[in-house]
Amino acid sequence: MAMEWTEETIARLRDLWQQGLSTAEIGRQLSVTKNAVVGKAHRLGLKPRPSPIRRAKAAAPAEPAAQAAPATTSPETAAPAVAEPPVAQAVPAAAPIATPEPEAPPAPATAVTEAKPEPAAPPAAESEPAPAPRATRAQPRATRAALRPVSEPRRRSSQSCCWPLGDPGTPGFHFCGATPLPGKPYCAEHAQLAYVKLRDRRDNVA
DNA sequence: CCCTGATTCGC
DNA sequence: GCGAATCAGG
Repeated sequence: MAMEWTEETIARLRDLWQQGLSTAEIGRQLSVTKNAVVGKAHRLGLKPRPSPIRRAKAAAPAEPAAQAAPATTSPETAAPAVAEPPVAQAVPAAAPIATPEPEAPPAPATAVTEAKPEPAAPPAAESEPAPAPRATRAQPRATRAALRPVSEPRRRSSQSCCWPLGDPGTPGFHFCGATPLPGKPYCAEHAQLAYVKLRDRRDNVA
C-alpha cells in the first residue's frame, strides 16, 4: 500500500528536509524508507540539497541540442534558493513514537557525522526546556525569515501542530493539533522538543 | 563495507 | 503518485 502522505506528514518531511537531515534519517523518523523520502521530496519540488553524486544521464541520441524554450518559467515556483547550503548538523529529537520511555540515549551511532554524544532530553520525560537550537542552519534560516516576514508565505504548513502523539499506525495515533509557530510545523511547546540535538534512532519500527 | 542522494520504472 | 531497485559518488 502506498504511503499516505498527509498534510502533516508532508509538513514534517519538508521541515526535516530543510533542516538538512539525511533522507535516511528523515525516513527513520517518518517510518518510511529513504527512497520514499527522496522520491516524495522530488515530487514535492523540494530538493536543493547537496547532492553527493550526479548520475550519468542516459545519452539522449534524439536531440543533442534543443533545450531552448522549456516551460513557462523555471520550476522554482516559490523557493528562494538558500544562499549557502551548509549541511546542517542539528538533529531534531526523534518523534515520540511508540515508546516515549525516559530511557537514556543509546550508544552514539554513526548516523549524523557531527552528532556529539550530548545527552538530549527525552521528549516526554524532561521538564527542562530544550536548549536553544544552536544549529548552524537554524539560526541563519530564522534570520532570513525575520528579514522577510512577508512576501512569500510559501511555508503554509498545516494550521495544526503535527507533533506525532501515540504510535503511528495505531488507532490512537494523532497529531498535537495546537497552533504551530509561524514557519514551523509544531506548536511552541513541541518545537522546543523537536529542535533538540539527538543523533540517532535507527531502530524505528514501523 | 558504510554512508549519501538520484533516477528509473513497475505498480 | 508511490517507492523498491538500482545506480553512483564519498
